[in-house]
Amino acid sequence: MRKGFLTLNSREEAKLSARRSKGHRVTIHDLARIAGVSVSTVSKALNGNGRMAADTRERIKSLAAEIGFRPNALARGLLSNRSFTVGLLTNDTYGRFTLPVMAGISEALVDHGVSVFLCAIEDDPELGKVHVDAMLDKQVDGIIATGKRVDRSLPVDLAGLPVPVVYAFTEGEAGSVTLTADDRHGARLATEWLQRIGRKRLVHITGPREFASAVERAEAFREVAGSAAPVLHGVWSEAWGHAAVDRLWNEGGGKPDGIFCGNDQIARGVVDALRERGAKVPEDVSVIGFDNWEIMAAQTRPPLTTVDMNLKELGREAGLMVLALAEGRTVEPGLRKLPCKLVIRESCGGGDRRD
Amino acid sequence: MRKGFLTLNSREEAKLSARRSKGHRVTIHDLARIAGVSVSTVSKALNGNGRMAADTRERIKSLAAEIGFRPNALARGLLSNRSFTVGLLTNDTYGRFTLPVMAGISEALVDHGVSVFLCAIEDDPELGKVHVDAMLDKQVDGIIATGKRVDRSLPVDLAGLPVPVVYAFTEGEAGSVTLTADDRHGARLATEWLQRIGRKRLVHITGPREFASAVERAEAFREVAGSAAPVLHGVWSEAWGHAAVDRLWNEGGGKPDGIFCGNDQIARGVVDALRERGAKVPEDVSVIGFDNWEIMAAQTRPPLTTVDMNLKELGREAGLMVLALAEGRTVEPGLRKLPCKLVIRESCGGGDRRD
DNA sequence: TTTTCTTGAGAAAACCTTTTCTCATATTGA
DNA sequence: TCAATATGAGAAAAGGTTTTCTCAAGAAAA
Repeated sequence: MRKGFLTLNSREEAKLSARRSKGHRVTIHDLARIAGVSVSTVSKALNGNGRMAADTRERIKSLAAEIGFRPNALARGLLSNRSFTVGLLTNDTYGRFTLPVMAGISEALVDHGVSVFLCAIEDDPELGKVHVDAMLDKQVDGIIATGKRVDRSLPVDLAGLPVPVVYAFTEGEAGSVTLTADDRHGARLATEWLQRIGRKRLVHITGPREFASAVERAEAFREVAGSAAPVLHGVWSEAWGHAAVDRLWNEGGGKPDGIFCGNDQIARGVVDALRERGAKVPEDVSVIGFDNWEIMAAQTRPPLTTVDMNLKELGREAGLMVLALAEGRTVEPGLRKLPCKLVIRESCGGGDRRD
Repeated sequence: MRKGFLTLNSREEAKLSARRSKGHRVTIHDLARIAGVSVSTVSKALNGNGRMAADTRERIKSLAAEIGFRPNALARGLLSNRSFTVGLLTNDTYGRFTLPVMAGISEALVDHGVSVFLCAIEDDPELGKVHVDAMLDKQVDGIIATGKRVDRSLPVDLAGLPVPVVYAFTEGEAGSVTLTADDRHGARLATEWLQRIGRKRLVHITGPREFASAVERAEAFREVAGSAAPVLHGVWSEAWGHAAVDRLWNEGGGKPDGIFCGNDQIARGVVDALRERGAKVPEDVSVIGFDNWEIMAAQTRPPLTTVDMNLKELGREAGLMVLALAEGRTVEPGLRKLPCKLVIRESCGGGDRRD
């Protein structure tokens, strides 16, 4: 007689809405009562465990859907030792680097039912500790550390934590799992492209020598362009790009016909300076940027051809890695460098040569 | 005999590290065993509840600190119906607007032991629902919705959720708690400043009419500058700023001596165009931007005087508001507009007139 | 008809913490 | 010395879910 009915009778409905309006969520007990079975049966029905009559299972499932039952993750986590949350620690709140990384992480993990705690710690070790403790209290399954510089670590010690840690775009301790963009690869891509479209006299204008990224890109540039190719170190700004062009054009000697810049801001300064001097981009000089910072690269006249570090992909990978570690799967430790890609716009010409 | 000892004996230490190495965290039961009291006593000691001998309390407290006991937030939340988490929903993953908002939220809430779930939903209603469900499963105490446009709502319905919702810098449903920057106030600040430093012929160059922000700022501009003052609507780009100046200078009539721009990118285009035409900034023309987007405003030559929307503060307020609602305190519903502030740099001159 | 096996479903424990209630002991007053 | 009170600490329940174990009933075999 009980079997087969699907809609709730009015008494049950009344009870349910009474509970709901008191701020209570629907629990597995409510569902069990309504279905006329025990909570264990409900649990097994919904999770596909245990032996049971197929129609019982189906009946419970559709009833659960009908009243919108969703298991309390806190209770579940308490039992399973898995909270289905991970923490994301960053000291780059305003930065354009970590944003795509974060987006990638969030995107990769939501498919696995994992939510991400965002912890903006600036450069404050105290704040870092507070956040880490708060996350550990909440039983995060793992932590991802990310920052604004590949060669600096966060102001907080994550070694020896009771949960796995993955470092993305920031320096991790020895033996840790770390992910960054392959700066050398990006620089090679850019330099080879300049050569491929016929540029001979290449120059690299980039940021300070103190940045590992700047150094690595410069080394890779010289490996491709030749060890005598000039590299100008400065700061990461538009103004420096401008000034560097002034310097190149004021000193004697042959002018470059291809300029690889350490970031899009420098490239923008370079393009502006070239225009002011009457050098046409890309007809006379090809310019390549780095970062593919849309709002900068796309608004420059002409729009910048630039190197994209695939940061979203990097985030996605990092997310999947903590997840793997959290589930007890092993992940090979060490530094993994993800390849970059070249985004062709108009500041180089040669777009038709792409293949 | 038991009383007064502080350091663990070796047997207890061994047991503890055995548990820890098996991936188990220290529980209140461990602590109780070590302290030689019951779990209830420990709980009461640490939470300052119940009656108990002062030295018992102290002994337990220092023991807890020594072994690093921290209560499991999942268990706590299960009991108290408070998870000390809130969800942050955003469709502006890359945007410069929501970043400071997020930072403000995180900063305000960490002090209250509350962690923030970051949910990047782009403009995907499906993804939005997945995230919201995941958060509700995790028993978030509240949700903050934020986006890239004040006059658009997120692609997900947050009405009727069993937790409080606060909207920050995005449109909420009727009767909701919503926080935005006061565009009119910002525009007034800028326009009045131009007048104050002696500019008479003011122009406003801004974004599309479809943006409520653009319209409100334009209205406020005209209230201050006079209803005949020209307003040029275009897009939010540097190129448009450039083009707008071309238009103004090519058509006959008096040239403006003060230009209020709808955002920093437009301002940058305006400044560049003026320089190209030989008009000096700020000597001949004063230019004001909007947004105080550091990387744009500070790198423009000369650095931009601009309106700051106090987005971090807005985030902080939003955070405190969900918290209040989560704790059952009432918050007056409706749209609250937070004041802006003027950031004086060099594109206006008159910096010394500040008071 | 009796025995064995299969199937379906429930009872109870476990996860960790907090809180209320209860109880034993020590202290005070008569 | 006895009763009444104050004090300190433990037992147990609760919160929501999952999992293991147990058990009853029906079906098949003898």
